[in-house]
Amino acid sequence: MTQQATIKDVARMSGVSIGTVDRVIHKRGKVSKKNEEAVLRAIDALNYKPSQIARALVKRRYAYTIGVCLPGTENDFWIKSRRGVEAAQSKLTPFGVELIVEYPHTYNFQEQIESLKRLIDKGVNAILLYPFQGVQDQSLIDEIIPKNIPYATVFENCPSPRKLFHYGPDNLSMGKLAGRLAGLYTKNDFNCLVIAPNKRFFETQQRIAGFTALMEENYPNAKILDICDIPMDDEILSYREIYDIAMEKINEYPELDIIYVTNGLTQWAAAAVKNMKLQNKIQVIGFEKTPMTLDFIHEKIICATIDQCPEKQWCDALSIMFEYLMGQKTIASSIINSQCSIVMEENIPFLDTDS
Amino acid sequence: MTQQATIKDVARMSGVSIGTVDRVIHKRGKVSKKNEEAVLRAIDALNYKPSQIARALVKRRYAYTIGVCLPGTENDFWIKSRRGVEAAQSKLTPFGVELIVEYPHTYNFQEQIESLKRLIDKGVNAILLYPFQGVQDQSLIDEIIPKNIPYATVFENCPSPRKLFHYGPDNLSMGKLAGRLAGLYTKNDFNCLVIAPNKRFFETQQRIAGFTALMEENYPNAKILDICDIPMDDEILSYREIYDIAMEKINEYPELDIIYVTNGLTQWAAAAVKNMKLQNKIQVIGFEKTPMTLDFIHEKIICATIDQCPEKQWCDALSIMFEYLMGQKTIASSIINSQCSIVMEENIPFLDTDS
DNA sequence: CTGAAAGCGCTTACAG
DNA sequence: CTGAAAGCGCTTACAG
Repeated sequence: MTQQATIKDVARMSGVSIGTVDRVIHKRGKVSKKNEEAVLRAIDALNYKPSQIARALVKRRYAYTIGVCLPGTENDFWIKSRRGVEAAQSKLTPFGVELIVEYPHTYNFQEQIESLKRLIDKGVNAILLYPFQGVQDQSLIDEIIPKNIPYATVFENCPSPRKLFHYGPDNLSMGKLAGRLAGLYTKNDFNCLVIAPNKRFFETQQRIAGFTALMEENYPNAKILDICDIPMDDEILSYREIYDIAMEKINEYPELDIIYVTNGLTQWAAAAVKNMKLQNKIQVIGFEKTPMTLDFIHEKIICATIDQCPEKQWCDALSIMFEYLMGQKTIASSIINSQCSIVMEENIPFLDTDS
Repeated sequence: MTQQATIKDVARMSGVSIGTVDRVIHKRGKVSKKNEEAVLRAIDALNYKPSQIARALVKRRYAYTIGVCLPGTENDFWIKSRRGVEAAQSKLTPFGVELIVEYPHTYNFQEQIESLKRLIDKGVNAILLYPFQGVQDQSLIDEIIPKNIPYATVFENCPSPRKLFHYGPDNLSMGKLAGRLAGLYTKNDFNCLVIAPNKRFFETQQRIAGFTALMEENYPNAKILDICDIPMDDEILSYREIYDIAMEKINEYPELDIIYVTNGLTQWAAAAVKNMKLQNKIQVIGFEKTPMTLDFIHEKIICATIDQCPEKQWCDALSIMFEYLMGQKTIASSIINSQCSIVMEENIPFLDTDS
């Protein structure tokens, strides 16, 4: 456990200058076979690891710019996501990274394309985006982003072969987990209503598929009464629609035990249950950890949710991209699954404080 | 989002040298009122934040040594803990931190005192320890560690007013969470056996108290059939004893539904259930995420555990101590609660990969 | 193919 | 009370 060897030690041991050592480390060529071998031997013997600290300090002279494109929508999920971007900002600023952020209107693909163009015009070195769906020609993204700019998708994947990686949750597993929690909290084989905003999205479909798969295997007598799509063209309207459809279906199905909402608008279905004073009869299960959601959990209307930790998600994705740019990281897999946590009443004290 | 101001910018703006700026930042005095104010104004105007990177690089010349004292016991929990220390090692080495680790024999307080003395003799700048219990005179720790060496306890607290902070789980809440999980997985009001290794420890008592509190509030008809203490003087023997006592009590209480084990040896009670072929009748709930535990979860003998994430715990505690030494962190609270995660079958894909 | 120098932002003796 | 210099470990032009 003694002090770490430095590039100077390596240079001294192999009898060359530190410039030459650096050339070997970064495989920049122009080094004689003999010297290269000597350097490699010394690195091995001294167990030399370049200091990331020093490297980062130097890099300030040649700073990177990363472009980020995510919705400017005013709801909890996107507010948290933007906080995550800000967290990454302050984490990476000391490393000389600059972030340029674009906020196109949610789900408007054309606006997103314009945003991407602006980022590229500003000369970003890499791009992170939440790709808007609902339009066929997402290959446009591949066309628009120049080949020398690495980019990654966050939270929602899209079919674009050129992307460096996708960072997001494993929606199928999340659906299964939701199914298990539904089974645990409804002591009997349950009658379930699924509210699926943006049902046409692959992501949403996975969350339904996982849920039903678990249900069929473990609760063969449980039933899905209905699966309701909610178009998400307008954020505010969609809150209202979830609330309304929950009301309507509660009346339609008196045997209803539990409502599964496949996204962060879970709280609006809970609001319907509360206003109909059915909190002892109908439970709600879904996603995210918003202040309203936590209230409903304490009131035992929402039994549990799965938090996708949007802050951590964006912050981590940016860190991965940064490390890639720094040449510290090779992206092993093109899909990186983000972590999720279960939120239940007794679990709340253990959860991240979103700091 | 432009480049961060540097100490040079501050110096230029306030018309002094960077040496003077540094004196103001670190409140080292010897600065004229006039200059001090000018510097403070400039810092504010430029929103100057010292670069931790640069600071870290300099610090290598005046490296810190942190002493760590934790059991060398060969079980999953302590193996993971030591991995956490190693992780902190590689994380902090680039910052010039050296770790000196001592592994006294578990629960032998005298050995721990000797270990601490050795660390102090080696001139460590700070100490992290898992304090062994079972002896009255833990105030010895306060006596032995010189006043100028900050120290912190990890995982288990001890009554020593001088310590800088304690980092560990909230055992009462963990007990409650275990109680809730027990209720969820046993569809009826359950009959429970508690196996409490080291019952005399405050930590263990809290885990029992939380469990019973939740039970009484939510499952008034549930019953605790027995609470069995297991002395932990010898690790290997204690595995055996948990296994044996589980066997014995299973025979004694045919109405038994679920066994709650208050520590990471949960898997040994599960082994008893399995060998008695009662996996469809008796469930087990407890702590930690070991390979064996995961197997038992997949076999549905253990329904869920609460992972205390020992690796993260030690790594984080060391990071906090380091930041304190670096003068970057003021310790706000003397007790810092570590995070825990629920481990259930459907949740496993989302958990940290212990990397 | 190779080395010496400059500089990233900061802290610490040292000289005045 | 104040400033100039050295140096932490590394990378990048630049000169040979």
